[in-house]
Amino acid sequence: MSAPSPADRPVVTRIAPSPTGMMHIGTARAALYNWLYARHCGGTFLLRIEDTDRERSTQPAVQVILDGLEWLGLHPDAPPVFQHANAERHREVVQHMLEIGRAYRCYMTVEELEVEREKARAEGRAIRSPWRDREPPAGANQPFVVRFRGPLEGETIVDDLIKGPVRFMNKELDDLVLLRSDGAPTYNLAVVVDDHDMGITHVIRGDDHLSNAARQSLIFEALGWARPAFGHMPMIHGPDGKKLSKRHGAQAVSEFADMGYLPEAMRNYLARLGWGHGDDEIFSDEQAIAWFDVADVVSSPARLDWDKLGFINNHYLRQADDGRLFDMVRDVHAGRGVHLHETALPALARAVPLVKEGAKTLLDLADLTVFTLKARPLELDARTQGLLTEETRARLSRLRDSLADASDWSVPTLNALLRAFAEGEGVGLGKFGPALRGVLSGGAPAPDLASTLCALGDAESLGRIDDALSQLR
RNA sequence: GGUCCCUUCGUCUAUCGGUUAGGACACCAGAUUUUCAAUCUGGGAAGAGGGGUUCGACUCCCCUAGGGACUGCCA
Repeated sequence: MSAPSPADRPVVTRIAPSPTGMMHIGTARAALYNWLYARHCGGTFLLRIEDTDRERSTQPAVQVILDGLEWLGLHPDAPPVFQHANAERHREVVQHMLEIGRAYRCYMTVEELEVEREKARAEGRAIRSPWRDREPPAGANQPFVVRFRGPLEGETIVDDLIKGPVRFMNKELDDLVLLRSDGAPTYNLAVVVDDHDMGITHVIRGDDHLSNAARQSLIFEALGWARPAFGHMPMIHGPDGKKLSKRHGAQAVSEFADMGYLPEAMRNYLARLGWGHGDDEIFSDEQAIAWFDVADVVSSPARLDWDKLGFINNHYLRQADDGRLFDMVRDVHAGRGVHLHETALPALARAVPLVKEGAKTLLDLADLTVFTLKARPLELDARTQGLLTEETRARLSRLRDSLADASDWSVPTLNALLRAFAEGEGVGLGKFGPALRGVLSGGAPAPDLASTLCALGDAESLGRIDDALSQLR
């Protein structure tokens, strides 16, 4: 390895997702780690869309990735590179490899390949094409693929930043296809050429690519190009330790967004999942950037823990700007088909900061604020109806009068008023609190009484009490 | 089948040859209490198994077991 080391150049990282129609949470974590590392080193973070498989790559599928990164707040430092656009360059490189003898045309038919594959597997060796050492068929223009002429001896060591040195026997690595029979470049070739052309210094990706790193290393060497540094991070598993899939609740970035998780919470959680800085659990982007190093990434797979994600999300929900939260919760309600009365919106806005401590997601936040959006007269649930005895109704009526006289409609004042009222009645809050709660919320979840009253506002609160008292008369 | 990766409380992790193996989430108990939460206090909980190396191993080596990835004219 005489080529100059990429380690001497400014850091350039990238993520290279293929547009499949969804952005896997593992891709999101790879993006985060690449982003963190680039930022940490003062380097550049790039995005390359691996769309060499023309059948699967569609514009909407590309958009999903762009949207996912946008939502996560991980912005590439340059417009995305579309791999397919480099196809001509890829073919040129293959042509060059053909000329220097590091590639050859293989005329095996799919059937022959099938047979050879079976044989190789049975013998426990890598697949080889007979065309590796054979002259092309005379004057024929049969279809062919171009294969890499890999070394039969020696070993390839991938000095992985995360896994440490990993050695592969070259004879175990097969002669992979570089160019398909239709002339289209394949993934392993395109990756090498593009990573080289883009000046990528650090390839940080899922460890499902670890063995590809060996194959790609061979191509880098054949071309006389310096290899980037590799860091293969373990994959994210479901809570049961199996590969994360739909049945675990979610696997796409968009699903986490729909479930009401905040992007900053996802960043914190994903960073902590498989990487750590001492005992720090909650940290800002700035801290993560300052502390992050690929070499510190844990080498064993991690399981997604919904409870911890919820805990982290709750933390960021508490910190989030209430105006921003209001907008997002309003959208959740709208998405659920809840009618948003103009007049109820201020109540919703007031309720958000009062209940967000108890919410793990925006969906929870919506559940906890739906009481503000109910239209008068509220339909009372059975439990509340049962609580409204003669005695309690009389008491609520007296409470209503004293509420109407409240000096101001704030949580502290209302709290004091409620306590004073209870004392004046010679009973505990438990004697009428649940009933009042039911009357105000209609049985929906609501925060403590003073907060509920405050959120609803004086007119709405008194109105709901009046409704209930007259309704049951 | 072959090659490669992984293995500390239920979960995420700290430890980088010498610690009562620490923290967080979750869990349990108690406090609080106007629902659900939140909050406060306390508690239980771990080095997969077996061999080595060493004065001394969770830390280093080997074997076994279990989990995972790759083995495509997919990426």
